[in-house]
Amino acid sequence: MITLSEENYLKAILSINLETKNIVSTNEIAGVLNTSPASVSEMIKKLEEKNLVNYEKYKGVSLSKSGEKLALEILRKHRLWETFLVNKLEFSWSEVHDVAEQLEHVKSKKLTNKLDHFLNYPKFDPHGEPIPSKNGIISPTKRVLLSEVPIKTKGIIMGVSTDESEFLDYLTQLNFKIGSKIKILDIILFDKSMKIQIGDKIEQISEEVTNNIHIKIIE
Amino acid sequence: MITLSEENYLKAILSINLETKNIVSTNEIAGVLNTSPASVSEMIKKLEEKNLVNYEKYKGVSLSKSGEKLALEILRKHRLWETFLVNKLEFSWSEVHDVAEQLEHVKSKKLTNKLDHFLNYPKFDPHGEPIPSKNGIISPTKRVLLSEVPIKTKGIIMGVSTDESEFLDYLTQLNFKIGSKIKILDIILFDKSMKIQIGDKIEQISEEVTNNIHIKIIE
DNA sequence: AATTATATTTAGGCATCCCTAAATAAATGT
DNA sequence: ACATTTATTTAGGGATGCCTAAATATAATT
Repeated sequence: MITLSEENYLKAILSINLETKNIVSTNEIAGVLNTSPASVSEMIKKLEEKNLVNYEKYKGVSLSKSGEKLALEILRKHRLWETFLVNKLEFSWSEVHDVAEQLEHVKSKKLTNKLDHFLNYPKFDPHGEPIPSKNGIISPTKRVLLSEVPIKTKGIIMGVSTDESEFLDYLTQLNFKIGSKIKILDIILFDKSMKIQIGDKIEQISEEVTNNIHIKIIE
Repeated sequence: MITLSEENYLKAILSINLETKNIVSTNEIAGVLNTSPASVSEMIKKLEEKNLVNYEKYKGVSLSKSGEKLALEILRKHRLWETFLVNKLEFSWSEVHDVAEQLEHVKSKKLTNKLDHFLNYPKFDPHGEPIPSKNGIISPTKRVLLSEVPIKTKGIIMGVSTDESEFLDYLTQLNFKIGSKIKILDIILFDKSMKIQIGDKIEQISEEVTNNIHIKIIE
């Protein structure tokens, strides 16, 4: 049996190595999980005994095949639940994380797959992050930062790179949602702010904001 | 903060005193939770310190106001999730219990209330048990055992009194569901089995079965 | 290459929640 | 009422998962 804590460690390792390299340090894990490095060392040993990670003292950790499989299942559940909360229960983006963090630990393959079906097999969660499939395949998206595209670009908002709720609330206010179609009408050279068309509105947003929005270019 | 274990104890105490009297013994709790009486004594003391139960050594336990409130919230969540699983995800009766047992511990008032709304404020769960309201009111149903009603009675199936999956599966096979309308066509004096009309079918069921089905008489 | 700084691990402890065995209180039978 | 049975509590211990402080390995600096 795998414990809740162990699941959180696997998830943390996966999420670190999705954004950076394959080998993860004790310190990074401690940072993500808000625990002490000492606790991490301890837990890593337990995970190694269960063959969920590969580990060499002082050299860092990587997920084993079965560890990665488990971690992807948790990530899948997390993102499916987030999708459920936003699409079905009308939660807003900024509220779903903590709840999904709890729901992701519910153990029932049947539940996960029925939920997937109920949601109509979504490929992306409300933050635009890909949802791993039943077999653990995570479709990579080629996304760019909104701040990096040229004038006249059309694209679909795919996600954000921060979870700060002030930021997310601001986006909600602007009506910027995952899947929203936007067009860059103008880029102000002086401060790199952008005039953006969304629906039939035009919004002016700063570089601080465009720097945190990912889009998929469609034209 | 209340722990998962504490929640399970509160829930156990509530469920025992819903079916029997108000004061619950250590042994009964141990029975429900599959733990040793010694562990129960220990935990009860912790719950008393948190003012969640009233307790006198050797005299048994009862829920305090705040303990009852918490227990009702957990029961509410359990029954809402069961309803969700059956009505939305197409689980069958007999499968939902273990999953709901996990989901009931997810902490988010907002989630519970949005789920309630999403399900259209159900009053009864798929087993026919009443769902406590937001303010902890649990609508009592005057139900009778199917085995106790006279011939020609019409009623609605409201629930069952056992969770054995063989029994539940048999009911599914007979197409006996919560809310199903039935009519007693005949009662065989010899073995008290009943001829029952359900939909446009007629089924013959034994006293062992009628003894475990609750109905609400409508005629 | 040696020293200093940083990262990681080990050691020793604490809280939670479980256990068995022994002690004690309450209930029951005669 | 007293002895016996049953219920409950106390005592002592184990696993998990966390902590701080100390020890040790690795990385960085000069």
